Amino acid sequence: MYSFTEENYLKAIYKLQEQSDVSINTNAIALSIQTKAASVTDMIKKLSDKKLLKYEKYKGVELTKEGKRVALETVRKHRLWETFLHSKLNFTWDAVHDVAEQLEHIQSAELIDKLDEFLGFPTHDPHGDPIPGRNGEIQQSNFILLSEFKVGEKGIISGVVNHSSLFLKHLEKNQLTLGRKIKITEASAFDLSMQIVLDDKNTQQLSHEVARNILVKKTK
Amino acid sequence: MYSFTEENYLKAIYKLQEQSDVSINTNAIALSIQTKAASVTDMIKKLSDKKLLKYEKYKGVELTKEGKRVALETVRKHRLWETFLHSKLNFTWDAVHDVAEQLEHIQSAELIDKLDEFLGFPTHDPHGDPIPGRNGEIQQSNFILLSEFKVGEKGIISGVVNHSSLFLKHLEKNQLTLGRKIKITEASAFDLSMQIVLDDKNTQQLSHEVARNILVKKTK
DNA sequence: AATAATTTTTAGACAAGTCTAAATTATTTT
DNA sequence: AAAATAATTTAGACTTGTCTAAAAATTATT
Repeated sequence: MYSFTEENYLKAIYKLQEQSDVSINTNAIALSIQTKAASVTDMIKKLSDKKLLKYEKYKGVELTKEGKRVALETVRKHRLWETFLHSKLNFTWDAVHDVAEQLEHIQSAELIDKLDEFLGFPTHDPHGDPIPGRNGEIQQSNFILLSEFKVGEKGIISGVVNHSSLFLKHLEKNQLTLGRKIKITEASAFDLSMQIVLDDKNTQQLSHEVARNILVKKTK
Repeated sequence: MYSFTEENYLKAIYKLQEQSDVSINTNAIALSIQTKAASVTDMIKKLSDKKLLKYEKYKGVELTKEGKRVALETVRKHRLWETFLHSKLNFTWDAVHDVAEQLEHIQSAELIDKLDEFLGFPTHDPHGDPIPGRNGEIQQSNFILLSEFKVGEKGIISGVVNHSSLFLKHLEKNQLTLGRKIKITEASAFDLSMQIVLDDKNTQQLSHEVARNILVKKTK
């Protein structure tokens, strides 16, 4: 139906739109998919002809309903595949993205539905990002940045903000993985670092840089 | 490393070479991948430049060692994915091929090794075709055409010759699926049809056309 | 409001892969 | 062995997606 490349553009634009709310400009797209502005102009003309987005010269783009649908479907596929790679094939947290980036373009509605069922209809991928449903519904999660937590508060590690391999490897090395219980025992007013306890057992120190990239579901 | 298209050509040539033993000509390749002879000429020039096959104008082609390696790797991927689709996602026998045709081009050695392990290192795909190993070794199977069987002989359905969706659906409808026990109870000298018993329970009549497309492992 | 800086678009070229139609080469028939 | 037929290759064009360099439009600065 839609090409590999078209899907990538739509996904990239969707993600930019999600973050910034204003209409998305050419340079931002070029940056996010590592290509040149001239190439972006060419492609958004094509996507505009196909009614996947609204485009006015020099004014940026906005996805149409159909464009958004395709983007969400691609995100759904990506996150389902990431879940498969992590929970069934034992890929590490940081290794799933690159392979899923390829798998997300396989064309078969049946495949995705069956994969979803096989995985037990997961709601979140291995990074804690929500997996859109068949009709594009996204379950809003009430995760809070760890850096917002006060001393004494507790929760469960549920997602990350930074998705870079470097960060994910760092977390894994320090056992800061999804599902772990976490409690704040100290917080420094000086460098904003915090002392935490994992699963009521291990104490460790986290920099602010780490804490502000971890999402936690608050518990009593 | 190699493109989607290059892999498809190499796989097609490998399969033709497997069947016919002589050097493969342009038209045969064009027919097998549903393209035009002119396109084939262009591509085999390219593959020849890359040392994936030996090509002499008007004389046909032959895979090099590296070309064969790539072909076998692609076949391995295809058959592992078919196995996954059938045994884990419950795809029907005849539906696995088209999706596997896409999945076989995903680039990740780690993925294939982990998939292989996840599936329990299967030796045959859902059609009874052998799955090449990591180094391209193919386990030769001693399957015999059902049409060669004599009255009284027994075996286990282990593969098919015809891979068409139409044939596979026919088999499924008649419970002639992999693993079933089969015994020949009658054979007609007139139309070469046979009467068989499945799993010591159900009797049915098979046309010669069906029997000569089923592979059976003989048992005592 | 004019100039400078930035962003975006256009123009033209390139690579991969495909195609049709015409020209070559090989094979078969007589 | 010549003629007819079939197979293969070449030439040139097209599509998708990309790029660089230059031109045009927009935004920011003074």
